[in-house]
Amino acid sequence: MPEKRYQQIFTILKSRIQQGTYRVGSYLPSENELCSHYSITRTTVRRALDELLKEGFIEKEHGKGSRVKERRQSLGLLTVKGFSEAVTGDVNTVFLQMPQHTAWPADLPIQPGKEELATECIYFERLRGVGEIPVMLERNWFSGKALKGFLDIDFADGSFFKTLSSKYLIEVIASEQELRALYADEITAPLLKIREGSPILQISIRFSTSNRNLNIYGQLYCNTDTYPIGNMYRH
Amino acid sequence: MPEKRYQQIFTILKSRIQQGTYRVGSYLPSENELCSHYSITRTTVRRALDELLKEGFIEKEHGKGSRVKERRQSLGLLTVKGFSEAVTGDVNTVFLQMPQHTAWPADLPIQPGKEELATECIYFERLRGVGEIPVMLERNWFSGKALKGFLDIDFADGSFFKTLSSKYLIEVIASEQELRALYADEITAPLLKIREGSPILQISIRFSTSNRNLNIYGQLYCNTDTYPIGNMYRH
DNA sequence: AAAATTGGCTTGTACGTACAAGTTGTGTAT
DNA sequence: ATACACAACTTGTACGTACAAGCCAATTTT
Repeated sequence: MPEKRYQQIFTILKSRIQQGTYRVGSYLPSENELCSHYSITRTTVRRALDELLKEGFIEKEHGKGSRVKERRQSLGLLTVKGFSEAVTGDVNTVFLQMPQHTAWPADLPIQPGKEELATECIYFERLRGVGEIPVMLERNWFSGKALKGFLDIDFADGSFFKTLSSKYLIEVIASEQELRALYADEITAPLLKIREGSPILQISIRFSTSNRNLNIYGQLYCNTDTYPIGNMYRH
Repeated sequence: MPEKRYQQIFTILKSRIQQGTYRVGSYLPSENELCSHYSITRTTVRRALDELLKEGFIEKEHGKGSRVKERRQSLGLLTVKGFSEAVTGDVNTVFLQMPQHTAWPADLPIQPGKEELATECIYFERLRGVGEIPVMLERNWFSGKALKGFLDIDFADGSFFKTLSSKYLIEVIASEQELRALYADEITAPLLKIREGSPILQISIRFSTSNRNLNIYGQLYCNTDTYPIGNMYRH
């Protein structure tokens, strides 16, 4: 079964956006131009653009055109009021451990599948803060199988997900979280500069991606005293 | 400016679903039947069905038809692994305070607008549990303006949101949350049957609805020891 | 009796056309 | 110089047609 025409067009346009051929903020060729360029009807072009719209790659402006959007940082819980967007002032990120091989942890609330556990695990750890206040300790695990050469490359814009998109053409398509309120333990408390025993918010996440072999597992420990975790959801 | 044709059809079908004329699990009339019934083309019918699909009222089955879906309980954070779905076993809900008039609280993290504060406030409070374990204390505030006669009616299926939909044709269209980890205080601790000073998860929510005059403000206090709060997000 | 075919339904994709509606720059009239 | 009208673009809506693809039950063939 051959791929559908609108799917093909969607894929072509999507990868051009991901690779930066169509830059963020610029307009795509008009629907009629796309029609003649790919020898298809406007119905089909619009179907493809609809998909791009749904996935958040473009926004349409009546009478003007389709503009390439800054893709939402796909952080699930933190989608809209994300870490950096929610906070005014100087946001900073420190690597406590650079990406490196490790063993899969046994105590993740959302457990990886058997296929994943059979592959090599890559881990990194960051501390994110606002000014002098550390607000979030972040631990990440994922299978190195889908990301050849990951240890040797730099993070695009310092962002893990932007790197996935621009270097590997992989997008996050879903996420799943579990939230718990805990006492800060003797390891996390000093890192977050709070007293041991303070209440902290633990977020366990699994991100599913467009690559079937790649899920990202995260554990976040948040000090919500000054900066609560914000979230928004549009139905 | 007259309403668009596909919007009209969408609204008609939607209200028939909400009012139960088309029952959950049954199939809508076929696209061709809708065409001739409303004297429109299939393009327009499909556009209307697309909207219903997007809003989660139906699911389409290739070769069979469009089936009316059990509408997702629009609880934002709790969308998929919602309170009742996430938990097997006997879920129970106890009203600590039935809906009644009250003054707007001053300390909500997400503040109501001035127009709302000028109207009468309705409040109710519930404790939700699994078996013997209380897991969530829930407080809700909203303006009585949009919901005439609310104090006199029963909750459909015991659900606040189902009541909104079936009795007032109002749907939740967006939600916004703030999450904090706190110590349980002397009021919430005994209700949740935990020690004062235990870490609990506080969720402050605002639900926006299809009625511009109605937002629902909630404060949830969750004991996450046994049952963490689950959430899922599809991009 | 079981298996395969057929026909009639459904939704999915794609073609083509026409005009409405929004945006913007250009040129004309004031 | 300013205001207005218009033309030329854009996307949005709606028409109509054709066939592909999936589902299902009745019929035919094996």
